[in-house]
Amino acid sequence: MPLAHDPRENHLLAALPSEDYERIFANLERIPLPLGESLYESGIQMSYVYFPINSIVSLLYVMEDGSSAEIAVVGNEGIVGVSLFMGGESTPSRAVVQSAGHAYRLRGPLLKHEFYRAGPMQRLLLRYTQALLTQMAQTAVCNRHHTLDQQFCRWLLLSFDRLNSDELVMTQELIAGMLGVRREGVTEAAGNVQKAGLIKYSRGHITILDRAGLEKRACECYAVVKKEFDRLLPD
Amino acid sequence: MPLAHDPRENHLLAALPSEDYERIFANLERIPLPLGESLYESGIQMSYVYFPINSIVSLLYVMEDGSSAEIAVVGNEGIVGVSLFMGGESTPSRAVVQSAGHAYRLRGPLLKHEFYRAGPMQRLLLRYTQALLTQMAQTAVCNRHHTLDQQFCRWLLLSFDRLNSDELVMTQELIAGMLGVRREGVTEAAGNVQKAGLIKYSRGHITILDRAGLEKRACECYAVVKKEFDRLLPD
DNA sequence: CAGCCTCTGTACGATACCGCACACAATCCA
DNA sequence: TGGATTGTGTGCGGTATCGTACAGAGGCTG
Repeated sequence: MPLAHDPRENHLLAALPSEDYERIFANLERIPLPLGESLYESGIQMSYVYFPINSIVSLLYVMEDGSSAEIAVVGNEGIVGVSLFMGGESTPSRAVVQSAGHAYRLRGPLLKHEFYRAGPMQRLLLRYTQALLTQMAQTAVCNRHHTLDQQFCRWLLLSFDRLNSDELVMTQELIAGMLGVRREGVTEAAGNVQKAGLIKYSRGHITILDRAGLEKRACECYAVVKKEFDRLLPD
Repeated sequence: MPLAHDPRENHLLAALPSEDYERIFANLERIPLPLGESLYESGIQMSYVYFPINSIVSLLYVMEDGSSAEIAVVGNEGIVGVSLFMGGESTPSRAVVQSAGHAYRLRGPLLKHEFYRAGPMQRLLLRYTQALLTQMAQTAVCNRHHTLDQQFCRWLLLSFDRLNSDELVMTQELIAGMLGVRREGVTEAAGNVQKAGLIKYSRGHITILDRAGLEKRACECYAVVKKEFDRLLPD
């Protein structure tokens, strides 16, 4: 019975030299990530890191009053749980599955051991963390200066980049939680973008119709982040 | 002629075991950081990292249309130029001196060499980078959800924490650039906070009068960041 | 097929911030 | 001392988003 997925569908794992990959291979555990599942909670020590394959995970901060905002998004280009190897073991944010799928997970101590070999894995993880820094920084700037329409397009593009599909399953309510705005605001933005013929939206199913058009409608933030990921990460 | 400052006024350098500190001591170069000086530019390879002593450096992103926003702020608790050891060698942001003073700088290759010893320096720098991640994440959230009044208080507190003084030299124009808002908006926020008796503002000189009051008026973001810095970093 | 629940669309006043214009006040300097 | 420069305060219409309320539409289930 062949696996439906291979760990090397995650770009970080794929970039490891086979010697390093084989050392951890046996400890990679394939698990499903159902929509809405939380991979870690604010301030709680993490036990695993996750390498998404065909799923998307949102890092988001939930405020005292319940409102929330996405800080960054992780797909098969990255890893969830950087604070394990960065040394803090926890962060003040949550990691929530935004698009269901699968991931490979690895026990924290094993990853740290691998990290402290100071080999290719360490270099990869650090470069990825820098890309994550850029994404967070750009999120901050975008939240400050750009319209909801632009941010919606940026968000769509970031999500579709991390999926191998042209359809995304996601209600406007959930998107609103990610963007930190009202659900009605998303209705309006989505309506605008749909009228422009760039996407098709239907009860939680978003299909991308015109990628170039979306990129044009999004703010510069998307391009900046994408360029930086391409520069810093293999492939 | 004694030095006016000691490198160990920077908390990261102070936290190094003397064996490690002495290895780099001779290569630390004390330099003045005049107001407005840029320590690195977007996309340009960095040659140095900087350990501020009594100065404050803002990491900020400048957009295509010229508007800007602060991403994070670095004082004597940290280091400017994390992308040097993270592997990217550059970032899409700028580092600008927000409050004049001094710093010690170290050539990039020397820092990287030290980093790859995988000793205390590496651990410190990684933990600091995680703290920086938290600050950026919180900036993003804050930009999304909080009022200018709250953000202004948060910003003041972050700045005063990085100074050993109760007076900050900074025009409303400059603050507006950091917060990514209009100068008039800062006038109003500053006026409100001054009316409340928390600060005294006079032509570019801000004096803090009631720190507890400021903390109360600021959003939760300040406390979250401060707590995380205290948790992750020595002292 | 009827009924229910989820998801989406629309409307409307409130509000925070913007962009612009301009007056005034403090400081510097010829 | 008088004029220029820099920094601050204020007013006003415009706009994006909010909070709330509610109506319709698609899809599931009994």
